[in-house]
Amino acid sequence: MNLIIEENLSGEIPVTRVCGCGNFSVAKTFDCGQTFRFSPVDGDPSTVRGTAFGRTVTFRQTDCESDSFSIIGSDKAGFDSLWRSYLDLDTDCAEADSAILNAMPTPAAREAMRTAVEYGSGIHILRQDPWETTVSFLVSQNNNIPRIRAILDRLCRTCAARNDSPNPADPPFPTPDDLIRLGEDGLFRLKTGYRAAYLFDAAVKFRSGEVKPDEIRNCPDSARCTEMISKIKGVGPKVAACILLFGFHKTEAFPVDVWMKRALARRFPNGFDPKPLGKWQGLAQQYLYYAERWSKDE
DNA sequence: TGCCAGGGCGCCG
DNA sequence: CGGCGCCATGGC
Repeated sequence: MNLIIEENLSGEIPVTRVCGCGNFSVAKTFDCGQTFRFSPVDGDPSTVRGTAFGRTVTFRQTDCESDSFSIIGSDKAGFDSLWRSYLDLDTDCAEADSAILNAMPTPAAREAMRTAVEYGSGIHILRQDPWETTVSFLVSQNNNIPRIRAILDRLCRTCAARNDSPNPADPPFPTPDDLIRLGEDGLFRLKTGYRAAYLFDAAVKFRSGEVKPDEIRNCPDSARCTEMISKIKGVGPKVAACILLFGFHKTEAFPVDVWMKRALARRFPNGFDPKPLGKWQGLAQQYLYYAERWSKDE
């Protein structure tokens, strides 16, 4: 993607403006349930603030913007070294959308997919941290999004306070060692419920090397990737798919939760096989999920 | 009050 | 292998 980057360092906080980003949508990307650590500012879903990889920024897209947005709290170097990759700005939405539609086996299936593509286009699959993603989607199981956010926020704040973190208002995501120090009982007291044991097991296995993120990242076989991440207690097929998609950018993953079951049953009464979508399975899944959750019509 | 939420485990047939 | 109850919690 040929991006034009303008850096403004005149104010107290650095601002980087990104132009030529296709139809990347801040609102859709941060409201499609792939990350729980960014929140709208002043109730505006197109302006979100949060922390990733220990850096806190605000992504802002105004009403009259479609091909551009601003990053408040990052200079150009920060954009080059992190946010360009994090936001996956080098994937072309238009190319993805036509590939998804062309992969549909029948005209009826293509039409059923088209409205979801039109509704969700602009979503990017974020390149999140594998450990943070693992914790997030362990917490997500049999849970709803507001409560997932609340639990993760408590977890971050509690660990930051324990570590005497320099900026407790924007706490970083805790490490495996942080969770081990909390202990299973400490995790339970943060209202994680029966997932406390899962979170503790994940921390132990990331810490010990029984689960190796680099090995998963470098493994091209999605079945083997699923096998490796599923060593963690509480990681079943759905959570594994989310971790692979959002934490390792394995875009051939296709998570199916209760919303997706509804979406697939409604749009594809004759069944749906995601495999022909190849590397676009993950994005197509996000389109279907987002449309099912938020689209008022259809 | 019961049902639902980006499910998985253990057990049972 | 498939089905089913259970697992904490909070909003509705």
